[in-house]
Amino acid sequence: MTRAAGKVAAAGAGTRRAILLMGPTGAGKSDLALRLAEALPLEIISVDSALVYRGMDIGTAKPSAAMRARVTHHLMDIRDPAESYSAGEFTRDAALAMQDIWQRGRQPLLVGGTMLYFHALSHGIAKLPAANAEVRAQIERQAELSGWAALHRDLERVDPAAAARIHVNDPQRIQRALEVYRLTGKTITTLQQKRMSVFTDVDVTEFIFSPLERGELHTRIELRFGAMLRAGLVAEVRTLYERSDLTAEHPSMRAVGYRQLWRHLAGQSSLDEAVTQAIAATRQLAKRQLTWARRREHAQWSDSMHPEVAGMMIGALLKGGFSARSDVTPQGSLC
RNA sequence: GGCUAGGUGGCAGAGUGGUCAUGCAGCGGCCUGCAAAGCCGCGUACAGCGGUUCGAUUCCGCUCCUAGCCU
Repeated sequence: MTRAAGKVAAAGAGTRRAILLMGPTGAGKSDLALRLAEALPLEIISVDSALVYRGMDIGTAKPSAAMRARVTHHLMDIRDPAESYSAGEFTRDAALAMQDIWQRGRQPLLVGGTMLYFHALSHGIAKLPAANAEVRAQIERQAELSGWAALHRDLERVDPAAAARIHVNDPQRIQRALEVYRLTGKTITTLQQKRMSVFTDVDVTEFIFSPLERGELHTRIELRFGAMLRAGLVAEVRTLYERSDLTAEHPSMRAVGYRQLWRHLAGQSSLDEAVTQAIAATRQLAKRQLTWARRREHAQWSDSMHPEVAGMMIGALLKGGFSARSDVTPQGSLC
């Protein structure tokens, strides 16, 4: 359980605080984060499953080197695209980064659009075995032979609760539940009972940053993808495509934009089709992110189309107990 | 002007005298180690007007529109 923002009255020097800045892709979270971090003693922790990958810069709208030189960013470029990353690893890495930031007398600003990661941070995540390639391959082989419905029935036998909650057509989750059971001998339902939020005893302030009108978000998404193409996105994907160790199945290559362009490079679609599909996939991603966002009870929504949001947020944070940076004059940051 | 073929939901595209096409897009939702992933749900649409019929998107007539051909 996390508590609402700004409830802790005085700003004790030892108070551990965290700011969460979430929102759909394309809202402009990174730029806003930079402004906040330049006004307050913050360091940015990226909460984004795609920004972890090195060499995926344009399509992920990764903050530029110049931006990263101005404010410390954590959890970006920590994986090769051939590797995978997970909510569990993220939760652990983010907890370590926050610890480190607090120890240095600063506060973390967690920014991103991977809502499951935010969810895992706030609600905790159970200690489960990591993904196991062998077991997954074994399960996949079985699925090819007898079908996922049969595996769902297997799951029903060992873990009826999980089978009831996982849809028969959801291979990803059937596989995970079975994998955990085969690896530990315990059901995923049992193992998921225990979880603890990393925000225990942390004063959390959450913002959701998004255009309040869907049409505006769609327009931004389309314009931004056009800009990515002009910035050389196709060449970026081609570099990855030409690596002999990457395939369309790698989690990194299933990211929006990369997946569609990969298909085009593989000769499966024209560039025009790929672009149309990538933009649609981005809109769909944004929609899912907003579905998560609506469930965040303690979040304050801010209209990303409003020119003064940054100033208003900084004002709210100062009132909520944050101190201004002592090494920087905040003029320009406040309105 | 004449002939022919057509006009189906935002788009593509089947089909039937009296349940449902489907795909894409869109919208809503689910979500605990692949999450920028995976999954679930949602659409009286049948150009218009008459007629036949117990009943018409489907049959008939007229009108309008589109495409091709002809004079």
